[in-house]
Amino acid sequence: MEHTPIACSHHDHNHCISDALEAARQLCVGRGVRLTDLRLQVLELIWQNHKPLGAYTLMEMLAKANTRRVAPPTVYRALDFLLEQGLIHRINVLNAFIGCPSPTTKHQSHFLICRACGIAIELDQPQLSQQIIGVAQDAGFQVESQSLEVSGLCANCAGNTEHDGHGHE
Amino acid sequence: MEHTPIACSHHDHNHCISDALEAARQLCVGRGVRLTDLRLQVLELIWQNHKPLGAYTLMEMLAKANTRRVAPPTVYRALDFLLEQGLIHRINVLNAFIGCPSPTTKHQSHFLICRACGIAIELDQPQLSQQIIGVAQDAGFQVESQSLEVSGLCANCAGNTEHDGHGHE
DNA sequence: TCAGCTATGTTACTCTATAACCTTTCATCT
DNA sequence: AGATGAAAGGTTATAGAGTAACATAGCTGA
Repeated sequence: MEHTPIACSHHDHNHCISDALEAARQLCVGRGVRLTDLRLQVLELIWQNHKPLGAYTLMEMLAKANTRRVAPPTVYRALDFLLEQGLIHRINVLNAFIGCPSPTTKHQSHFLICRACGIAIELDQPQLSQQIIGVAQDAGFQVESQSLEVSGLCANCAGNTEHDGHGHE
Repeated sequence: MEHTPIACSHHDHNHCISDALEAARQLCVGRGVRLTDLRLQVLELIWQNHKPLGAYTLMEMLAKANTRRVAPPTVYRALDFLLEQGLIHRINVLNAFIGCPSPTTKHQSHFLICRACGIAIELDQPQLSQQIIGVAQDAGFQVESQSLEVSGLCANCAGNTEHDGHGHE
């Protein structure tokens, strides 16, 4: 059964942003960690779209957004915090960062990455995580984290817009 | 059924090296591409052990090995060639490169990476590749390449040396 | 021998990330 | 309120990874 992901379809992205920021606020309050102005702003910028952003791109955006000129360590510290809290994921193949739509549920980093439009679609496939853990166990390997990065063409860019009638509008 | 991988067990690593180099020679002859001295030497250095090596580490090793002092582009071109031919894989999470034990069969890049001893174990799980392709297809995504990098502790480092009696000597 | 292609050498630079140290901010205790 | 200690952010410099652009060398085939 095919199902075009939200990131690939037309959608009210303001909802994505506000939901993510609200979830982040609640998560941080619940854990007793501080979602400072800077961290919130970085998270907001990352959520501007569904494309992973590099740290230096974020620095430029911060500079443009509010004459707040920050140096690399500042951005990286904010990113480290967001990574630790599971609010963003790192896309290794792109040296870039993307918002996590479900930061409260512990899960692995599994992504589909479109080489044409640049979007990254997070997968939610616990049974895939389990299968990977199983394969690792067969080798006596104790899994701590998984990074699956699948490159190719998303539904829109591959021209597969007819899949469920909502693909490309 | 558990099975400690070769890379984790004591083994005659000279065999790994000579097998890999011989396979590379044959593969290049068969394809009509040139396995030059430099490319061969880089491949040999990469095969010194089962740990991924960074490009700059390779540069140092080249300098030590034969007073052949090479600049970054030289190493990266050799690495690009070896990647194109499938003789090595890139480990994104480490910005490093590792030899491929089965360059003749087309396959995806699936690795277990030990954070303690640094070895990377290549998985050979076609059904896992297939499952990933299936998950992607459900999202209308057309897969071109996969990168699975599982971090954790290998059989030796986790202390699981009793798995099949050959784990740690 | 010449032309053309492939591989390598060289210089300079971009992009990504961190070390080390200093200052500010904030929460808490008295 | 004021002191205090920890956490966050600012600043400078540098390390690490990768590439652009151009020059040279070496093979290959007419």
